[in-house]
Amino acid sequence: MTSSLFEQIFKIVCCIPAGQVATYGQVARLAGVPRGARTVGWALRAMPEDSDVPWQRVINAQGSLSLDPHGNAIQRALLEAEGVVFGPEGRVDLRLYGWAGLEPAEREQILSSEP
DNA sequence: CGTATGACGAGCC
DNA sequence: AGGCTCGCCATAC
Repeated sequence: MTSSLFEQIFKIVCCIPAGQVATYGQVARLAGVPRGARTVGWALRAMPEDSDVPWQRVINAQGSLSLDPHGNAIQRALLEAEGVVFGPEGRVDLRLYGWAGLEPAEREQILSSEP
């Protein structure tokens, strides 16, 4: 396909439930690249905004948004529309909204669905 | 093929 | 706490 890793990241992100968020590192880990946080950023960056991928649910490990002020505002609006509440510092409490993650079996199924 | 780039992360000062 | 540096991984040139 397009790119194995690209597709995997695509699928992983699509698995994040509305109203919850995951970190770049977490997505990278689920995609099979433990230290590929930056790669996830690259992949999402390459995705068209009108994609079906809920890219707004991917934030950094600090619970804050890493985009430029413009995209940052859009992402925040999208998340708030899903019920995610931002703290006074403009950060999301990962303890409350952080994605619990996929079950090992589910993860394996996704990763193997496209060699 | 070597260098540069980036929506990150963890460590150090 | 805040800011800076280095490491990591996959493309682009």
